[in-house]
Amino acid sequence: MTKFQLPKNYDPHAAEEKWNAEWEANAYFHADPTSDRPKYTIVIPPPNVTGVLHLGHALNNTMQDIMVRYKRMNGHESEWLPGIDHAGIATQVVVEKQVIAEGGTREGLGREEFIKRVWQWKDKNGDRIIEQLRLMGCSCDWRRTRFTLDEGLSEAVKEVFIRLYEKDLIYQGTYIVNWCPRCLTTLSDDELEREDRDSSLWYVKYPLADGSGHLAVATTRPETMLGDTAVAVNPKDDRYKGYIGKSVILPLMGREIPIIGDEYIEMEFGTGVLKVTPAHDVNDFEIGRRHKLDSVSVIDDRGIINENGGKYKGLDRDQARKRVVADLEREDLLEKTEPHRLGAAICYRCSTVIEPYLSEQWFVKMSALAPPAIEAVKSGRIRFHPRHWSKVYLHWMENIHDWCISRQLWWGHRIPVYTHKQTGEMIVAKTHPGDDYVQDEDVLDTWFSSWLWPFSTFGWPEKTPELKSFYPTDSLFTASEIIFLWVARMVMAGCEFMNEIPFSDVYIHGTVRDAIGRRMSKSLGNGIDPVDVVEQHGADALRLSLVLAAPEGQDPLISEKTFEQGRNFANKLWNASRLVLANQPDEPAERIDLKASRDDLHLSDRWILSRMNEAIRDFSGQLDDFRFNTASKTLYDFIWSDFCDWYLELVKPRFYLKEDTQERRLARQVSLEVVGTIVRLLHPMAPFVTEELWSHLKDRLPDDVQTEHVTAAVWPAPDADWIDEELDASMRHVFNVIGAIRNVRSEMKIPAGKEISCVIRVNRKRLLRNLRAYEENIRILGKIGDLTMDEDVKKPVPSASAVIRDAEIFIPLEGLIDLEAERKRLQKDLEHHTQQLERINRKLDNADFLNNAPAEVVEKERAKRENFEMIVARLNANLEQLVGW
RNA sequence: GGGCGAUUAGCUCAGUUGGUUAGAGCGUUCGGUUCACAUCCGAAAGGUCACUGGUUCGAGUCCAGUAUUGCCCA
Repeated sequence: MTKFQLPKNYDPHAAEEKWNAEWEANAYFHADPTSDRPKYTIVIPPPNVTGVLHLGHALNNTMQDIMVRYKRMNGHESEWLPGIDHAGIATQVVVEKQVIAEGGTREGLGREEFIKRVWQWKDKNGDRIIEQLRLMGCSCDWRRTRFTLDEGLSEAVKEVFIRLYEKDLIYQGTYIVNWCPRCLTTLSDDELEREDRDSSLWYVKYPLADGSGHLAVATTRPETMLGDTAVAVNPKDDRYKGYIGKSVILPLMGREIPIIGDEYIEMEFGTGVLKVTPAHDVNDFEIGRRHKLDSVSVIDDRGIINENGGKYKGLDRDQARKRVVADLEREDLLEKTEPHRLGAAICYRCSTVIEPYLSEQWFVKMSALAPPAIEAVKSGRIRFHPRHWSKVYLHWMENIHDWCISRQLWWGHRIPVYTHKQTGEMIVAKTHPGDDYVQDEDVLDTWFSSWLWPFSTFGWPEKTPELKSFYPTDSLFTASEIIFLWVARMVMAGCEFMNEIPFSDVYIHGTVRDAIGRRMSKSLGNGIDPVDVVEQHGADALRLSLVLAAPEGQDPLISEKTFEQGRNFANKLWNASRLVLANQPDEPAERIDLKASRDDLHLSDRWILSRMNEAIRDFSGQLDDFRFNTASKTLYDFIWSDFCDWYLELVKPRFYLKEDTQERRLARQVSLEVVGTIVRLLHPMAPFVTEELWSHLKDRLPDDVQTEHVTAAVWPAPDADWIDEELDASMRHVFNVIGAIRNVRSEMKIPAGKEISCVIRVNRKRLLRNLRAYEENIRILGKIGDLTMDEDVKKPVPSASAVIRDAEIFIPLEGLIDLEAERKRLQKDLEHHTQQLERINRKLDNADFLNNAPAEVVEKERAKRENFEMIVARLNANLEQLVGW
């Protein structure tokens, strides 16, 4: 035993603080662009500056950190660039609320003053989420942290705007946009939330202009009828196709509007007749364009009916709806009202119902940017993981719409377009051209800066060493929600401005949900704060739990309980390491060359080295394939089952040997080296506990492995020489014998502490040899006093028995045996094996199987049959003997 | 309406080129306090792999359809 002992319990908090500080002091995470090592680069999906860390971030960043740490240990110059985005609307709303709480208004402060306030807010609160990432153990290059409104990134935004404008890929136009009448801005699609609401479907009669009756129109928004400029039917619809070309009188307004035919109309919905309001519905706008209809806006930017709404002017949308419906009813123009559920789009900031609003905005023409981005994925230069997401990406790309990039906000990159006050001449420039010009009031969509993130963060448009070295980046980790908003656009930007794809692998993880599958949200109050988890269980527990719980390609369901698995796993590692360290000599021992001493090694040593090298090989390969969940389970099983449950239990007796024999020295060294490898393998997933353990291990490890910190350690290379599948199979066989003994003990209700005798009849010489080699372990693990093992031994009577492949186990139970229980147990085992045997017989009796199946498969079945036949025969024999007692 | 997924033990999920006695974690039941860990150890129960048909010597795995369910787009 060594003089020092590890603390009884691992203290995550002390370790986390200590190691974060040491990593920082050593600048391990600051990548050197001039290094000649191969590069591995990730740019973080920048979280919102208003955000606080949630489990989605925790999952996302855990995966990135696993990959970055793995690559760093594996010889790569690894750059993980962190940062945040300015989140135009979200941030503006936060600060605006503050201003209002103080009794002021945004307008009262004025643009310049307000923006100052936002910067103050940002300086005070803006790095909160970055600090939280540190708490999680993320190995970001903190010195390169960027913000989308940094000077450099703003320069990039202007550069891009100008380039696109000059290529005629940016234009101004009047279209329907998502408009929040409370925030008074357009919203991008991701800033909308969907909410199912109970509403109605109103059936309104539109009288035909020739007085020959009416057409009934079903609508969910009767108030917009004030702006109708047509009604439309499907030309394939026999009920209505004769009406096309006629006209109706718009109720309440008295305007004559045409009946048009358009294939877009769903014949099954409502009456099959659609009212067309081009100024207040996207689809109607498209129909309007196709048929050259007028657009009549009747609702203004604040959601109030304007002068085009006649007597309804001044009412807000809801009041107008009530009045319109009441008036229709009074004029007997309302045929009926049906209850109807609809998915309303609401503003994610203030929950106001979005108004599709016709206004003049700036757009990016996407048709020219998409083709290279499509090709990049089709050709396989960019790969999605899991793969099927590439279909989603391509589908969107191939049906791409132009991108509305202007926002009626103050916080953001102001559009670099200047209009001459007198002449109206419009120029686009990086700097203000002078007093004769006024700058466009609007700012750009936040995504207009984040789509440049993979290169703007490294200094583009300057030709910096970082840009040269770290672009293109390697992998991108994100959730499926922003494949369109961000991933697709980054690919387009990379192709357009860098002439090179921004990354080669896109990993899409699921969305964290609660235990019953609901999204975690503030309003539901079902969220779990990762910072709480770190405080409760430690950062490693958070990370391990998430990666163990997150299935590949599906949404993880997470509850408080989930985090126990990671905590327990970290604890298991800690204690296994404690055991091994506690059994090292006081001074680091002279290292034995294990390969040269192969013959001195126990089978269990060779077995754990075999399993370890398989684990290294599998785990590394799984990380290379972005299979984090599988990888985490590979290590979990290797550490918990193979190493702790079996190897350490088998090796304990050698730890406790009094003499300093080769046997004991090898036990100490092999277990130590396995722990040294485990700690390195697990480090990317659990950086803190492994760093803590490493500090106790490192001086005892082989010279070529020693480093000050495991963060900078060398990734273990699998050594195929140790991998021995045959040995693995024989060890499993030994484990099966032990398992059978334990089973009998438990089933026969033999008290756990009671020592028993055991007789094992073994059919194969090799198994017998292995069992003899582990006689002592079998004794200990099976609590056996008197143990007899041989090829020809007599069954002691009376005894409980178990039959397994190539061996029969007898446990004499004079006076203790419960005959009925034993009979039932054997009977059950017999039934199971008989069934299997029948199945195999059916196969082997089938001539087609024998003729068509590969010889080795047939051979395997034959061997199985032999085995099962033997087991069945012996179970029968043992059952018969029971009768005699 | 279109697209993309999912459906395997009470729950959450593995099962990667078709041949394993279909696995794990959690939960449940039973038994365990000296010598790493009760955040633990040992044992057990629990599955006609959603359904129907097809391909095949052989299907949880491939194909078609049905049902249920989720997400995205319209």
